Amino acid sequence: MDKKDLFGLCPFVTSQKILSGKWSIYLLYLLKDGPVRFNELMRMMPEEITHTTLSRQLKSLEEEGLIVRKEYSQIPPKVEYFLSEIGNKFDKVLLAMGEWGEEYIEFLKEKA
Amino acid sequence: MDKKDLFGLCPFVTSQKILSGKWSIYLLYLLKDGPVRFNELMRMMPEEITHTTLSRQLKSLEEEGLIVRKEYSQIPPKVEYFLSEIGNKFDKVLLAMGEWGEEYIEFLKEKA
DNA sequence: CATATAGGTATCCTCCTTGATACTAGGTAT
DNA sequence: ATACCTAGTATCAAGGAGGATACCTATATG
Repeated sequence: MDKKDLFGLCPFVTSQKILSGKWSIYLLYLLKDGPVRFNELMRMMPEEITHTTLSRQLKSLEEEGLIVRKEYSQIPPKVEYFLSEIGNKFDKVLLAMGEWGEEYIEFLKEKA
Repeated sequence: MDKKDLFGLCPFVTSQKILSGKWSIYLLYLLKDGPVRFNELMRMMPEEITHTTLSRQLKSLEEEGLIVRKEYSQIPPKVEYFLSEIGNKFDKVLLAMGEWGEEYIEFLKEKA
């Protein structure tokens, strides 16, 4: 029996692929409290990131159905990003991940 | 004020980096029920993966402190991998991620 | 006229991860 | 004598993600 690509079949393989982008988790975290504009996201990013990269990351999260892009027809442009329904449900993972991350940071300090 | 690398400071940035390997999440999932040998892991992987790649993934998880490598001095060699204490605490994230992953798979089916 | 604004795309380059292959150890089975 | 077993490492090639830069829109402002 051949081994198959389990994307869309195994929840862990599927999650792994969704989260593979360098900023996916942090973007979901930034969007969890409501709509944010493109340049606001830029300023909220923890490290330097080009708008090219941010644009690509947002586009792929949108294509995967986790976030929604809403464009206002005005000059200068205004675009808001916010979580979709399935994106919103990711909050439990974020919560657990935030708690684990803090414990891991403690672990790193003790090790040092 | 310059933006900095928040690894070791922000729980989400830190988690993202830990989980960046292509198989990290699935490996933590496979190891959650106890020690597993190298070749057993090979056979449990959902897709084809070379032993070179598996070896590297395990090594980096070990260096990050999430798993422990135990080598038995015997011929042929026997090596077991299992979760460290901080690796074990990741189970809550896995649980939430598993549930979300299943909902996301449902979402994909409805969309199709 | 030049410039700033917000939110992008197009293109190229580079680096990192992964994959493929060959090689290793020492003992046991055929 | 040869092959097989486990659990790797060393080396090289390929692919993809990310970064840098230039360019685009249409309007308002100096």
